Amino acid sequence: MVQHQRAIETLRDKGHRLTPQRMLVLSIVAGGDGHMGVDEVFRRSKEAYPYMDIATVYRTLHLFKDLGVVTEVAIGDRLHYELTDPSGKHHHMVCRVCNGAFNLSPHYLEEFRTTLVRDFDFEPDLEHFAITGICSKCRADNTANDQDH
Amino acid sequence: MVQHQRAIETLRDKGHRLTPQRMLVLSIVAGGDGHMGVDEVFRRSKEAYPYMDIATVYRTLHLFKDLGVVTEVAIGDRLHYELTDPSGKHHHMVCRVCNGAFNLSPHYLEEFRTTLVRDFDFEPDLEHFAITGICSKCRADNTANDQDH
DNA sequence: TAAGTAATCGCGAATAGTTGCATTAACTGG
DNA sequence: CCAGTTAATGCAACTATTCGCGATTACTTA
Repeated sequence: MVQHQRAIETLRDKGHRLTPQRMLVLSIVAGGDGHMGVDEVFRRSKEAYPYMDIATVYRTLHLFKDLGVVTEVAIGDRLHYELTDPSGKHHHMVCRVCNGAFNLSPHYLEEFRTTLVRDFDFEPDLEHFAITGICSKCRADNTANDQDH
Repeated sequence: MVQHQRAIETLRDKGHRLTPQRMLVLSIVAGGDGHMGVDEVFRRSKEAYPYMDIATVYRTLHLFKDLGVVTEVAIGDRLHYELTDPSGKHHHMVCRVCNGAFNLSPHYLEEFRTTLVRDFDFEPDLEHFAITGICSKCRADNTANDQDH
Protein backbone atom coordinates (compact mmCIF):
# COMPACT_ATOMS: atom_id res chain seq x y z
CA MET A 1 0.00 0.00 0.00
CA VAL A 2 2.85 2.39 0.83
CA GLN A 3 4.42 2.28 -2.59
CA HIS A 4 5.32 5.96 -2.63
CA GLN A 5 9.02 5.31 -2.29
CA ARG A 6 9.76 7.29 -5.43
CA ALA A 7 7.90 10.35 -4.20
CA ILE A 8 9.54 10.19 -0.77
CA GLU A 9 13.00 10.03 -2.31
CA THR A 10 12.18 13.00 -4.49
CA LEU A 11 11.17 14.97 -1.40
CA ARG A 12 14.33 14.11 0.51
CA ASP A 13 16.60 14.71 -2.46
CA LYS A 14 15.34 18.25 -2.83
CA GLY A 15 15.83 18.94 0.87
CA HIS A 16 12.18 18.87 1.85
CA ARG A 17 11.04 17.25 5.05
CA LEU A 18 9.03 14.12 5.37
CA THR A 19 6.09 15.13 7.54
CA PRO A 20 3.02 13.11 8.47
CA GLN A 21 0.84 15.70 6.77
CA ARG A 22 2.67 15.26 3.49
CA MET A 23 2.49 11.49 3.70
CA LEU A 24 -1.20 11.74 4.40
CA VAL A 25 -1.94 13.98 1.44
CA LEU A 26 0.13 11.75 -0.78
CA SER A 27 -1.68 8.60 0.26
CA ILE A 28 -5.06 10.26 -0.16
CA VAL A 29 -4.33 11.48 -3.67
CA ALA A 30 -2.82 8.10 -4.51
CA GLY A 31 -5.81 6.28 -3.03
CA GLY A 32 -8.34 8.24 -5.04
CA ASP A 33 -9.66 7.10 -8.34
CA GLY A 34 -8.21 9.65 -10.77
CA HIS A 35 -8.19 13.36 -10.06
CA MET A 36 -9.38 14.85 -6.78
CA GLY A 37 -10.45 18.35 -5.76
CA VAL A 38 -8.70 20.27 -2.98
CA ASP A 39 -11.82 20.17 -0.83
CA GLU A 40 -11.98 16.39 -1.00
CA VAL A 41 -8.29 16.04 -0.15
CA PHE A 42 -8.87 18.35 2.79
CA ARG A 43 -11.97 16.55 4.01
CA ARG A 44 -10.35 13.13 3.87
CA SER A 45 -7.13 14.25 5.48
CA LYS A 46 -9.04 15.94 8.28
CA GLU A 47 -10.83 12.70 9.00
CA ALA A 48 -7.48 10.99 9.51
CA TYR A 49 -5.85 13.92 11.31
CA PRO A 50 -8.26 16.51 12.70
CA TYR A 51 -5.64 19.27 13.08
CA MET A 52 -5.04 19.28 9.34
CA ASP A 53 -5.30 22.80 7.97
CA ILE A 54 -6.53 23.79 4.54
CA ALA A 55 -3.43 25.93 4.03
CA THR A 56 -1.26 22.88 4.57
CA VAL A 57 -3.24 20.99 1.96
CA TYR A 58 -2.72 23.78 -0.57
CA ARG A 59 0.96 24.11 0.27
CA THR A 60 1.49 20.37 0.05
CA LEU A 61 -0.30 19.98 -3.25
CA HIS A 62 1.65 22.87 -4.74
CA LEU A 63 4.90 21.36 -3.51
CA PHE A 64 4.02 17.98 -4.97
CA LYS A 65 3.11 19.67 -8.21
CA ASP A 66 6.46 21.46 -8.37
CA LEU A 67 8.23 18.20 -7.66
CA GLY A 68 6.26 16.48 -10.39
CA VAL A 69 4.75 14.02 -7.92
CA VAL A 70 1.21 15.09 -8.68
CA THR A 71 -0.31 16.67 -11.77
CA GLU A 72 -2.69 19.58 -11.71
CA VAL A 73 -5.81 19.38 -13.85
CA ALA A 74 -8.25 22.26 -14.30
CA ILE A 75 -11.78 20.91 -13.95
CA GLY A 76 -14.32 23.62 -14.49
CA ASP A 77 -12.82 26.59 -12.71
CA ARG A 78 -11.20 24.53 -9.96
CA LEU A 79 -7.90 22.72 -9.83
CA HIS A 80 -7.80 18.99 -9.23
CA TYR A 81 -4.83 16.77 -8.56
CA GLU A 82 -3.81 13.26 -9.47
CA LEU A 83 -0.67 11.19 -9.14
CA THR A 84 1.60 11.91 -12.04
CA ASP A 85 1.30 9.18 -14.62
CA PRO A 86 4.46 7.10 -14.18
CA SER A 87 4.12 5.48 -17.59
CA GLY A 88 4.75 8.84 -19.20
CA LYS A 89 2.99 12.15 -19.26
CA HIS A 90 -0.49 12.49 -20.55
CA HIS A 91 -2.68 15.50 -21.07
CA HIS A 92 -6.37 16.07 -20.58
CA MET A 93 -9.44 16.99 -22.50
CA VAL A 94 -12.00 18.24 -20.02
CA CYS A 95 -15.67 18.40 -20.96
CA ARG A 96 -17.20 21.66 -19.85
CA VAL A 97 -20.66 20.07 -19.66
CA CYS A 98 -20.11 16.87 -17.68
CA ASN A 99 -16.64 17.78 -16.28
CA GLY A 100 -15.34 14.44 -17.44
CA ALA A 101 -11.61 14.27 -18.08
CA PHE A 102 -10.18 12.24 -20.94
CA ASN A 103 -6.54 11.45 -21.45
CA LEU A 104 -4.65 12.78 -24.42
CA SER A 105 -1.30 11.32 -25.29
CA PRO A 106 1.61 13.72 -25.77
CA HIS A 107 2.20 13.09 -29.42
CA TYR A 108 -0.92 15.10 -30.19
CA LEU A 109 0.87 18.18 -28.92
CA GLU A 110 4.35 17.60 -30.24
CA GLU A 111 3.72 19.07 -33.63
CA PHE A 112 2.03 22.10 -32.14
CA ARG A 113 4.98 22.63 -29.83
CA THR A 114 7.50 22.32 -32.64
CA THR A 115 5.64 24.89 -34.67
CA LEU A 116 5.56 27.48 -31.89
CA VAL A 117 9.25 27.10 -31.22
CA ARG A 118 10.10 27.32 -34.90
CA ASP A 119 7.85 30.26 -35.81
CA PHE A 120 7.97 32.33 -32.62
CA ASP A 121 10.82 30.99 -30.53
CA PHE A 122 8.14 30.49 -27.88
CA GLU A 123 8.52 27.45 -25.66
CA PRO A 124 5.03 26.45 -24.48
CA ASP A 125 4.35 24.79 -21.14
CA LEU A 126 2.93 21.48 -22.17
CA GLU A 127 3.69 19.42 -19.08
CA HIS A 128 0.22 19.82 -17.68
CA PHE A 129 -1.80 20.76 -20.68
CA ALA A 130 -5.57 20.60 -20.43
CA ILE A 131 -8.07 21.79 -22.96
CA THR A 132 -11.76 22.28 -22.37
CA GLY A 133 -14.48 21.48 -24.85
CA ILE A 134 -17.46 19.21 -25.29
CA CYS A 135 -17.15 15.47 -25.29
CA SER A 136 -18.81 13.15 -27.73
CA LYS A 137 -21.62 12.15 -25.39
CA CYS A 138 -22.56 15.64 -24.24
CA ARG A 139 -22.44 16.93 -27.77
CA ALA A 140 -24.95 14.29 -28.81
CA ASP A 141 -27.24 15.16 -25.88
CA ASN A 142 -26.90 18.82 -26.67
CA THR A 143 -27.87 18.66 -30.33
CA ALA A 144 -30.81 16.43 -29.44
CA ASN A 145 -32.38 18.79 -26.91
CA ASP A 146 -31.16 22.33 -27.27
CA GLN A 147 -32.23 23.50 -30.71
CA ASP A 148 -32.82 27.13 -29.77
CA HIS A 149 -30.58 29.75 -28.08
CA MET B 1 -14.56 58.30 -29.45
CA VAL B 2 -17.84 56.58 -28.72
CA GLN B 3 -17.56 54.09 -31.53
CA HIS B 4 -19.08 51.21 -29.56
CA GLN B 5 -22.27 51.14 -31.62
CA ARG B 6 -21.80 47.49 -32.44
CA ALA B 7 -21.46 46.48 -28.79
CA ILE B 8 -24.47 48.57 -27.78
CA GLU B 9 -26.65 46.97 -30.43
CA THR B 10 -25.53 43.53 -29.27
CA LEU B 11 -26.57 44.39 -25.73
CA ARG B 12 -30.00 45.65 -26.74
CA ASP B 13 -30.65 42.79 -29.14
CA LYS B 14 -30.14 40.26 -26.38
CA GLY B 15 -32.49 42.14 -24.06
CA HIS B 16 -29.85 43.60 -21.78
CA ARG B 17 -30.09 47.13 -20.51
CA LEU B 18 -27.85 49.99 -21.42
CA THR B 19 -26.58 51.29 -18.09
CA PRO B 20 -24.00 53.97 -17.41
CA GLN B 21 -21.87 51.41 -15.59
CA ARG B 22 -21.76 49.16 -18.64
CA MET B 23 -20.89 52.03 -20.93
CA LEU B 24 -18.16 53.06 -18.57
CA VAL B 25 -16.58 49.62 -18.40
CA LEU B 26 -16.79 49.33 -22.17
CA SER B 27 -15.06 52.64 -22.78
CA ILE B 28 -12.35 51.83 -20.26
CA VAL B 29 -11.55 48.47 -21.79
CA ALA B 30 -11.70 50.02 -25.25
CA GLY B 31 -9.50 52.90 -24.18
CA GLY B 32 -6.79 50.68 -22.74
CA ASP B 33 -3.81 49.53 -24.71
CA GLY B 34 -4.44 45.81 -25.12
CA HIS B 35 -5.59 43.63 -22.25
CA MET B 36 -6.48 44.99 -18.84
CA GLY B 37 -6.81 43.37 -15.43
CA VAL B 38 -10.03 43.51 -13.43
CA ASP B 39 -8.41 45.66 -10.76
CA GLU B 40 -7.39 48.27 -13.29
CA VAL B 41 -10.85 48.36 -14.85
CA PHE B 42 -12.27 48.79 -11.35
CA ARG B 43 -9.84 51.51 -10.35
CA ARG B 44 -10.42 53.54 -13.49
CA SER B 45 -14.19 53.17 -13.41
CA LYS B 46 -14.28 54.20 -9.76
CA GLU B 47 -12.42 57.39 -10.63
CA ALA B 48 -15.14 58.25 -13.09
CA TYR B 49 -18.02 57.03 -10.93
CA PRO B 50 -17.20 56.57 -7.24
CA TYR B 51 -20.21 54.33 -6.50
CA MET B 52 -18.92 51.71 -8.88
CA ASP B 53 -18.78 48.32 -7.19
CA ILE B 54 -16.28 45.56 -7.88
CA ALA B 55 -19.15 43.07 -8.28
CA THR B 56 -20.58 45.20 -11.07
CA VAL B 57 -17.22 45.19 -12.82
CA TYR B 58 -17.05 41.40 -12.66
CA ARG B 59 -20.66 40.98 -13.77
CA THR B 60 -20.19 43.42 -16.63
CA LEU B 61 -16.99 41.85 -17.88
CA HIS B 62 -18.55 38.40 -17.76
CA LEU B 63 -21.57 39.65 -19.65
CA PHE B 64 -19.41 41.26 -22.30
CA LYS B 65 -17.43 38.07 -22.57
CA ASP B 66 -20.60 36.02 -23.11
CA LEU B 67 -21.74 38.49 -25.74
CA GLY B 68 -18.38 38.29 -27.46
CA VAL B 69 -17.74 41.99 -26.95
CA VAL B 70 -14.59 41.41 -24.94
CA THR B 71 -12.16 38.51 -24.88
CA GLU B 72 -10.77 36.94 -21.74
CA VAL B 73 -7.06 36.28 -21.53
CA ALA B 74 -5.37 34.43 -18.68
CA ILE B 75 -2.26 36.37 -17.64
CA GLY B 76 -0.42 34.57 -14.88
CA ASP B 77 -3.20 33.35 -12.63
CA ARG B 78 -5.48 36.33 -13.27
CA LEU B 79 -7.97 37.02 -16.02
CA HIS B 80 -7.53 40.06 -18.22
CA TYR B 81 -9.89 41.50 -20.79
CA GLU B 82 -9.54 43.19 -24.13
CA LEU B 83 -11.94 44.27 -26.86
CA THR B 84 -12.62 41.33 -29.12
CA ASP B 85 -10.51 41.58 -32.23
CA PRO B 86 -12.96 42.66 -34.95
CA SER B 87 -10.61 41.60 -37.75
CA GLY B 88 -11.01 37.98 -36.69
CA LYS B 89 -10.16 35.93 -33.66
CA HIS B 90 -6.68 35.58 -32.42
CA HIS B 91 -5.20 33.56 -29.63
CA HIS B 92 -2.48 34.25 -27.13
CA MET B 93 0.85 32.99 -26.04
CA VAL B 94 1.50 34.29 -22.56
CA CYS B 95 5.01 34.33 -21.12
CA ARG B 96 5.02 33.08 -17.56
CA VAL B 97 8.16 35.07 -16.76
CA CYS B 98 7.42 38.56 -18.08
CA ASN B 99 3.63 38.09 -18.44
CA GLY B 100 3.83 39.44 -21.97
CA ALA B 101 1.06 38.34 -24.31
CA PHE B 102 1.73 37.57 -27.96
CA ASN B 103 -0.89 37.01 -30.59
CA LEU B 104 -1.29 33.68 -32.30
CA SER B 105 -3.35 33.43 -35.43
CA PRO B 106 -6.08 30.78 -35.55
CA HIS B 107 -4.60 28.67 -38.29
CA TYR B 108 -2.03 27.38 -35.82
CA LEU B 109 -4.82 25.64 -33.95
CA GLU B 110 -6.95 24.43 -36.82
CA GLU B 111 -5.04 21.25 -37.40
CA PHE B 112 -5.02 20.45 -33.70
CA ARG B 113 -8.76 20.96 -33.55
CA THR B 114 -9.42 18.77 -36.58
CA THR B 115 -7.37 15.97 -35.07
CA LEU B 116 -9.25 15.99 -31.76
CA VAL B 117 -12.60 15.90 -33.49
CA ARG B 118 -11.54 13.11 -35.81
CA ASP B 119 -9.82 10.90 -33.22
CA PHE B 120 -11.96 11.53 -30.15
CA ASP B 121 -15.10 13.28 -31.32
CA PHE B 122 -14.07 15.95 -28.83
CA GLU B 123 -14.85 19.53 -29.84
CA PRO B 124 -12.32 21.79 -28.09
CA ASP B 125 -13.07 25.36 -27.01
CA LEU B 126 -10.63 27.36 -29.04
CA GLU B 127 -12.37 30.73 -29.06
CA HIS B 128 -10.28 32.07 -26.25
CA PHE B 129 -7.29 29.85 -26.29
CA ALA B 130 -4.19 30.94 -24.43
CA ILE B 131 -1.09 28.94 -23.78
CA THR B 132 1.61 29.78 -21.28
CA GLY B 133 5.30 29.28 -21.81
CA ILE B 134 8.51 31.25 -22.05
CA CYS B 135 9.07 33.86 -24.70
CA SER B 136 12.18 34.26 -26.75
CA LYS B 137 13.56 37.13 -24.69
CA CYS B 138 13.01 35.61 -21.27
CA ARG B 139 14.39 32.30 -22.40
CA ALA B 140 17.61 34.02 -23.45
CA ASP B 141 17.84 35.83 -20.10
CA ASN B 142 17.12 32.64 -18.25
CA THR B 143 19.80 30.48 -19.88
CA ALA B 144 22.30 33.31 -19.36
CA ASN B 145 21.80 33.69 -15.59
CA ASP B 146 20.14 30.71 -14.02
CA GLN B 147 22.46 27.76 -14.51
CA ASP B 148 21.70 26.04 -11.21
CA HIS B 149 18.43 24.96 -9.52
C1' DT C 1 20.91 10.57 21.45
C1' DA C 2 20.53 15.33 22.91
C1' DA C 3 20.55 19.97 21.36
C1' DG C 4 20.51 23.37 17.59
C1' DT C 5 18.45 25.10 13.27
C1' DA C 6 15.52 25.90 10.01
C1' DA C 7 11.60 23.98 7.50
C1' DT C 8 6.86 23.30 8.26
C1' DC C 9 2.63 23.69 10.61
C1' DG C 10 -1.70 25.73 12.42
C1' DC C 11 -4.08 29.70 12.76
C1' DG C 12 -5.90 34.03 11.80
C1' DA C 13 -6.12 37.64 8.67
C1' DA C 14 -5.94 39.21 3.88
C1' DT C 15 -7.24 38.97 -1.14
C1' DA C 16 -9.78 37.66 -5.38
C1' DG C 17 -13.98 36.52 -6.94
C1' DT C 18 -19.11 35.21 -6.33
C1' DT C 19 -23.77 35.37 -4.60
C1' DG C 20 -28.25 36.83 -2.22
C1' DC C 21 -31.12 40.39 -1.58
C1' DA C 22 -33.34 44.85 -1.02
C1' DT C 23 -33.24 49.15 -3.60
C1' DT C 24 -32.81 51.66 -7.85
C1' DA C 25 -33.59 52.77 -12.48
C1' DA C 26 -33.86 51.32 -17.63
C1' DC C 27 -37.16 50.12 -20.54
C1' DT C 28 -42.14 49.30 -22.08
C1' DG C 29 -46.85 50.43 -23.21
C1' DG C 30 -50.33 53.34 -22.68
C1' DC D 1 -44.68 61.85 -20.20
C1' DC D 2 -46.18 58.58 -16.50
C1' DA D 3 -46.56 54.29 -14.05
C1' DG D 4 -45.49 49.31 -13.95
C1' DT D 5 -42.18 45.61 -14.64
C1' DT D 6 -38.13 43.60 -13.98
C1' DA D 7 -33.08 43.79 -14.92
C1' DA D 8 -29.18 45.67 -12.80
C1' DT D 9 -26.87 47.87 -9.04
C1' DG D 10 -24.64 48.37 -4.43
C1' DC D 11 -23.74 46.26 -0.43
C1' DA D 12 -22.64 42.77 2.65
C1' DA D 13 -21.79 38.14 3.40
C1' DC D 14 -19.59 34.19 1.65
C1' DT D 15 -16.16 30.85 -0.69
C1' DA D 16 -11.66 29.69 -2.41
C1' DT D 17 -6.97 30.55 -1.97
C1' DT D 18 -2.85 32.85 -0.11
C1' DC D 19 0.16 34.97 3.32
C1' DG D 20 2.47 36.34 7.80
C1' DC D 21 3.91 34.77 11.92
C1' DG D 22 4.80 32.51 16.22
C1' DA D 23 4.96 27.64 17.77
C1' DT D 24 6.29 23.08 16.56
C1' DT D 25 9.08 19.39 14.92
C1' DA D 26 12.00 16.85 11.34
C1' DC D 27 16.46 16.52 10.49
C1' DT D 28 21.54 17.24 11.37
C1' DT D 29 25.78 16.70 13.78
C1' DA D 30 28.51 16.18 17.38
